[in-house]
Amino acid sequence: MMRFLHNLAKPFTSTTQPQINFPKHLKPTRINLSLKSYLKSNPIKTILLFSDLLRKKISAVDSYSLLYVVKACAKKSLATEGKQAHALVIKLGYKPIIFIQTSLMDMYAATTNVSAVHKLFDEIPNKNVVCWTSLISAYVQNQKSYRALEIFRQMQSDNNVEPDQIAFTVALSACADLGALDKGVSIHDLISRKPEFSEDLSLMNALLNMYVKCGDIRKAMLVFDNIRIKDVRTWTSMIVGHALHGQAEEALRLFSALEEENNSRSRKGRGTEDQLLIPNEVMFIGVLMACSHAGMVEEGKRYFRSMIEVYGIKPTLSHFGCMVDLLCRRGLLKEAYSFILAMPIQPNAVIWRTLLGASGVHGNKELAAAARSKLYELNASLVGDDVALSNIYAAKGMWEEKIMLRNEMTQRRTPGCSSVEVGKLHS
DNA sequence: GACTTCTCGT
Repeated sequence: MMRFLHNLAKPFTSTTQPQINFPKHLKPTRINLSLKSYLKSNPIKTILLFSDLLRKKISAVDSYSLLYVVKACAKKSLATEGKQAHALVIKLGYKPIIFIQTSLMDMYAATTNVSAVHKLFDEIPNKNVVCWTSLISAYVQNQKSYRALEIFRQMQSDNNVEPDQIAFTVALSACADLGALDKGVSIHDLISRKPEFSEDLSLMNALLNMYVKCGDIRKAMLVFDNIRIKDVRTWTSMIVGHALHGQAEEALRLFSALEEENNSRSRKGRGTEDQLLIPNEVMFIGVLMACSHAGMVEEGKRYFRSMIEVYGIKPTLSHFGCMVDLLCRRGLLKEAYSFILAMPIQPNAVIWRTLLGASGVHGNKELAAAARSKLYELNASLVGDDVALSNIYAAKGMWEEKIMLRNEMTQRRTPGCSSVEVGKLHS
């Protein structure tokens, strides 16, 4: 990636400037409109165009161009370029512009630099709900959901900032991440007091997902039924919810219902893209997961094929992983192995570990050794892999079914009970 | 300006 800044003036430090919005009279220039449009289609181009601009015509660089370039860095998680853009923001005196500040926070969150996010936040003189939400979201994005919820509470109690829909959405995803059902329920209570909030689909999807991840499938179904206009994410969350709770038939029934609805809409000639809920790659992960948990190998293969042939979705590593999991759970280790070898993309460590784990459960020494050597090749071998293999040898040799049985019981998450809370507590 | 769906070993 091209570096667009070489020698920067020392940043001046001023934290007391009042925040301002973009000057209304300053309309985005044509070049800024290009920067903005590339942001959507090809953020790298935004950065390249910006660096060009900086080289050829520095005077054309204004707060808008910087805003877009910061956003581009966030989208592409480019830490170095992002920092350079930040330095330029300071140099050009755009620090008080609150839109730029929140975009910078966003960029640091995307580049996993949470302390930089927090530092920026601290420097903002009059923090509104958007700044708070950016901060909370940064913690959630970087797997610090506990801290995120603390800050969410702090925002309300110490600073009297009322959460809006988006703040609640982010807080709910923190609850989902932690499996914190009680917290999620109390947020649900707060949301219920604002009837207009139930019209916000993102918020309702986050609520649904929270109940799914916290193991309350009944509440999740209630939320699902109460969402009048659903989107693909709504359906995906519910399908995944059923799958996670061992209700494979429910999950697949839901998927069929969605397909049926799409078909009938197409027949009625209302088949335009925006009126159909076309299953996407994430939804198929839910579908394959359901098959896997129910041991429905043939169905899983059928869905996998239909994903490719009917929906034109190119399977990703995740989908291949689901298929490997599906085969491994049923003990079809050899088939899983040849499936992996036939994959058009390079299998990752997780896939080999799935096979390794299953080889342990089913006592297949050869495939365990093969998987393990692949893991070595991938340079991703963990201590746990040695343990897994030695367990296999021990189990094969002198120990008895007891051990095998115990392995089987503890190595599998049992569908049908809340796998979430168990998983979270012991991770 | 900030937001929601993504399985898999120990």
